[in-house]
Amino acid sequence: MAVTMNDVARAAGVSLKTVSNVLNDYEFIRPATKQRVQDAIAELGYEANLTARSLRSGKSKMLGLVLSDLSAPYYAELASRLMKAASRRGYRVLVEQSDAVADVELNALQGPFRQLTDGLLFTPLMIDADAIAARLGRKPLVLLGEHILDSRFDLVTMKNEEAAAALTARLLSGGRRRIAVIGAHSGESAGSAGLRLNGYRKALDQAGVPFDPALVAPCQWRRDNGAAAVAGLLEGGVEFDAVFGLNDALALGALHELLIRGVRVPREVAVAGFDDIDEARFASPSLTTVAPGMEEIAERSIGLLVDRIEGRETSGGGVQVEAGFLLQVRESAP
Amino acid sequence: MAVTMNDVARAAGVSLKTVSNVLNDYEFIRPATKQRVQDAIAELGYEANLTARSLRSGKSKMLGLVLSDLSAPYYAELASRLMKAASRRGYRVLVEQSDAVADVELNALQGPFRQLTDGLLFTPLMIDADAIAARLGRKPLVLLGEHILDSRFDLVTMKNEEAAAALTARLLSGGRRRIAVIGAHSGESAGSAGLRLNGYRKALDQAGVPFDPALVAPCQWRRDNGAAAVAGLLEGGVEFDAVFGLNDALALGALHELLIRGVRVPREVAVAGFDDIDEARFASPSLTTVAPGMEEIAERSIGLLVDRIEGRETSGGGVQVEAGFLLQVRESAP
DNA sequence: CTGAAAGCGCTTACAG
DNA sequence: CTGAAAGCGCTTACAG
Repeated sequence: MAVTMNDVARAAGVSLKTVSNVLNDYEFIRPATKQRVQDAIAELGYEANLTARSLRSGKSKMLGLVLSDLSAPYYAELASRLMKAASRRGYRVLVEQSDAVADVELNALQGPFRQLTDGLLFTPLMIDADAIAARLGRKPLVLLGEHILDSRFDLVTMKNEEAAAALTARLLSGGRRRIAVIGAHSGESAGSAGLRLNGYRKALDQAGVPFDPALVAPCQWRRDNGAAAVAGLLEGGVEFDAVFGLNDALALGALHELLIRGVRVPREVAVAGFDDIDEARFASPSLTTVAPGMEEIAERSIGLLVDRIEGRETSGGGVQVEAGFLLQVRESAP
Repeated sequence: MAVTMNDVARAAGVSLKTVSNVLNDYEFIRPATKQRVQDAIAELGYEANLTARSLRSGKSKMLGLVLSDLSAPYYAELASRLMKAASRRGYRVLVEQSDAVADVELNALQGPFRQLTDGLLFTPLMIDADAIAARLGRKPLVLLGEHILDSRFDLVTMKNEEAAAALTARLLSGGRRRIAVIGAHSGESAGSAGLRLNGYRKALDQAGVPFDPALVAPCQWRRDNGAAAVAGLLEGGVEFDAVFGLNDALALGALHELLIRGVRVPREVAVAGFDDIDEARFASPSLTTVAPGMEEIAERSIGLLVDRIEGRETSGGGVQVEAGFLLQVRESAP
């Protein structure tokens, strides 16, 4: 049905191998031969069968990306950039949504998803380092955005703790003393939530402000969780003069709930988030947040993964990359 | 290296074909044989090589999704739902971002991307029906979200025109007479922008309100475009008492710009959008918009595409599905 | 109900 | 610089 390499070889009067050589940019081909093959390819409209190539070569030119939910704005923006960075290097990205379910994360590490891809970009939420190590296999794996302190793994992350501390310090220096934190994850074995909470506590310590567990609201990381958390604090009679949402979606949900209830932001309560998603700039009031170097994260993680796959990065232990961050001070916490 | 079907066959003392039969749920296998094969599979930890299966069967169990930009919130939410709907049916989704570039759209229809997938979900932005028809091929194609009036294609869309008219009518009945429209696309050959603009004009006609081209701002569909469009109108001295963003991102950008400039919403200017992305609910003021039945669109489009692939849908012409819509009236345009 | 053989379309040693 | 052959791991007719 479709045109095959055999058809091209016949049309060009050469063998299969020669066609293959031309397709794979083998150096030593006589120019005239190469031209004949290229003409035949153009004339017949030949396109390489990628599945056959994969089967034989063992490389699919696809990368796997495991994250909890593509509709979360941070992941949507990150995935978009990762796909572009991969595309520049000749790779496609296949996305798997884990919904923060441990079994899905485990299966992504060793099941068909792994098999289809040459390497994995993985955001572990529910499983720990040992679970990952037990399923490493021989294909490259780069951990993303989380901070598993384990030199066995390649890791591209952000300065979760320092950035959260810097943001908290900023709130403190603005005179806030009772800073509610929403989005803590007590059940999470490896994640940004814990690190960001650490940063918050360190900044409090530094300023000599006592830590009050009543100000910590555990919840998931969506807008509605943020709104509900703030509602819970207000209805529980907890007093606070600032809210630190551990990501922007939470902070934006919190902001919404505060405004609905007539709480003035930032006059009565300041609000800050983490991620600097595009939405943060356009909120009203615009959201103070941490810009975690998303482009750098995308570029470095794809670069590292592809370098591993193609053998340019061969260090034995894990390569650890930490992207820089920037405080984006806006209206919600000036 | 990896365990193959041959290893399983040997371990179970049967032929390759028998293992294949078990894997593919062939009915007529002696229970004892089946059990022996399953035991061998479990013992050896065998996993089918999907690439080999694809090469031989011609099916990859992957669907292609072509859209302009995964970081746009509407597409992010839609893609997430599409992937879940596909997953329920045993398919994965491979995403291609076109960035609204015609060449990318054309290549997605016939290049390697098409080859890797069993069927395509396609949002044409820059190319027209004839360009698509010329590249149809034999694999199923379902057009998504756009309204190419051509009975050759399967199409899952929304009531763009009616919904835009209903929203405009609502603004008119609230006493608004100078409704700015932002996000018109004059260069787009097939798209929602034109239909939504039509709906707007029909509602104006219906109400006997004259159409003023000065109120129409052409721009792309991101938040920053919405903000810039409103800034342009205000600085151009165009008077208006409402803004209809042709999607939510635009409307939210416009809302932001209005508030920055001290324009009261909705008192002085009402704002409405289209899409009902999650963000719309949490904006301040919350955004009045059209909910275009996203879950229905995701479910029906994946269902139709998979039915075509698996031969359950065999109608010659295109199947046309139009999802229902709902007006979400919120604070920005009560 | 099960087996032996062919073949999907490539790449990869191996020769020459 | 190029060719002939083998084989990646499956599924698919074809027999029996």
